[in-house]
Formats: sequence, C-alpha cells, structure tokens
Amino acid sequence: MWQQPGMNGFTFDADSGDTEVDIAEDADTVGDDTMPDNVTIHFWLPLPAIFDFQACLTYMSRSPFECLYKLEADGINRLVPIGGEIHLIRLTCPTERMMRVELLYGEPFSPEDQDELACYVRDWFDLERNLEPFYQLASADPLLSPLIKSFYGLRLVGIPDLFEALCWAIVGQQVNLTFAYKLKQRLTEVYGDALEWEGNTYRSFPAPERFQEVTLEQLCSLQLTKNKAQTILEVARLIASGQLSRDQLLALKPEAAEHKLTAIRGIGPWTAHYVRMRCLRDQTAFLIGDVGLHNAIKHVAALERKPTVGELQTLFANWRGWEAYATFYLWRVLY
DNA sequence: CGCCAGGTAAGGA
DNA sequence: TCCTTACATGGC
Repeated sequence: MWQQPGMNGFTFDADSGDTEVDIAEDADTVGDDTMPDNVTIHFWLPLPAIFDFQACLTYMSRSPFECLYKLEADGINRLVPIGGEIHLIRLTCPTERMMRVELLYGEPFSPEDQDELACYVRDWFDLERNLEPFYQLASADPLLSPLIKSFYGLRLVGIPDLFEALCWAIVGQQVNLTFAYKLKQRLTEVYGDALEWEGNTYRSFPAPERFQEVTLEQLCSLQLTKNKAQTILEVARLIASGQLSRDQLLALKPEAAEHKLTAIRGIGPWTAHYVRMRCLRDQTAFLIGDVGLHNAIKHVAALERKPTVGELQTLFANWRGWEAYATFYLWRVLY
C-alpha cells in the first residue's frame, strides 16, 4: 500500500545536510523499544533566512476542503510515508530559527528514517532555497515589492510526491479551486489510507498502485471528467510500472522532463509546468497560460483586462530564474 | 441562465 | 507556428 522506500524520489545530497546533522543528533530523542505511549519523539531543523512559518501556514489554510494535512495551534499535522511506513508528524516553529519535527504516531524513527523525514520536510517547505536573490530582485520591482512585504517569508510549498502532484494538477485543470479541492478530497477519501488520532482522521493521498483495478466509471462517479479520469489512470499506471518517476524526471533537463510529461495524453504545458514548479522544484517553471496568474497580474498591475501573452513575457523577462516564485507570490493576492 | 475557473486536444490557416 | 473551437463539470 505504501510506496517502497526510495521509490518516492527524495534526493539525498551528500553534503547538504551538514548543518542539520549535529543539531538533529543531539536532540533528545527517546528510542527504546518499550517506549510508553505518551513519549514524544522529535528533532529540529534549522531554518533559513527569509522564512516565515506563519506565512506558509496561512497559504496552506486557504481551503476548508484540504484533506492531506491539518493546521492547528500554530502547527501542522500530516501523514507521511517514511521508510515505507505510515507516520503522523507534527511541525511547529517555536523559535524563529528552528523547526520542530515531532512524531505523533508510528514507529520511532531509525536514523535513516529521520534523514528521510528531514529531507521530506526541507523539500516540502523549500528550506534549502536561498531566497536572497529573489527578494533582492523583487524589492526593486514595482509589482513584486508589495508582495514580498505582504507575504514575507513565504516559501513555495511543494508537493513532494509525483503522483499526488500530477493528480492535483490534473484535477485542477480548468475548474475553480473549490471544486478541485473537492475532487482531491474524494480521491483521497475513497482510495487513500486513513488514520484516526485523537479524534481526527488523517488521510494520505493514494499510491498509484491503488488504481490498478480502478475503472474509468468509478472515477467518473466522483465527478471527474472522462478525460481527467483517463489521464489519472494512465499516470498511475506509468508510475506504478516504473516508467515514470520523480527521480527520473529530476535527472532530466527541465524541458526534457516537461516533454516527457506532455507526451502523456491529458497533460499539457500548464500541468507539466505545474509539476515542475511544485514537485520538481524547478524555479524556472512558468505557467504562462494560467488563469489565476492572469487575474493576479491584472489585479496587481491595475489593468482593465487580463494581460496578453506578450505582456506576460515582458513582465516575466524581469523575473528570469524566479518565475515559479514570482507566480507563487502573485497567486497569493487572489486568496 | 450565464459566465467563469490555477486546461487540453484537435483541426485549420 | 499560431489561432479557434469543442469539451466537461461545478461554483457562484
């Protein structure tokens, strides 16, 4: 049911974890086998400059239909598959400089699990990114400078799991976000795993293998269109059979990864760039056709109409290298 | 009822 | 290569 360890494609960078390691290792981790239920296990991750947890949480709380995590009391809880097993974790930032990663439910972490989870969280919140250049560029830009003030410290929240990222993009094609969230919720409730914990139900997005026996009709009954249902089944098949993976896409140049994705029927340039942005962490991803982006620019530039393709290209030429962050910050003005 | 929504594919100039 | 159009489905 859960993906094999490593299948999910976390990238381990041999020399990127050094700042975290010494801190994590002398965290007061309790780890004997007879651990009582109320023992908590946690470790800490150092936070980069220009990071505001609250700004990220505000973004993440935008939909009441979000079903893959719960925000409460200045923290966030979610299920994560670590070492091939289900874990319920909680993230908080009790201090400016450190993020606390706590295990609420599941087997205590092995050192390898902890590394994997640390990678997951760093990836999720894009903690490795140096935002200085973007902020420098934005501070001199008439459209972006108000945004980096309003949303200071916001990180491009990622979707580390390729299948989830693809499905989220697919269900979000040409529908309003409210409906997209409902579709994701139905997919998750029907096909995902659930865990009850302290009166709440936590859910994880289904693994692609789960769709092996699922029919078009079954997906359509969740109010997915036939095209979307078809595309999701095809993507599930490709990932489950190993023909498509995050690691494989990461090994390619962005354009090649995009091409590999758009070769799949039902995945066009918007979806491919969306995945580049949220999953592959490609900062040059540019959703030029995105309606939300058009509306955001119309709003911040006080236009009477939506921007033309030419205007978009001119604008984004100023933000080269940071297209994804510019887009992510622009989207924020809409919600 | 009508327009819109974080599109895509197919067909034609 | 660049435009048009059909499609599909709910939100408001």
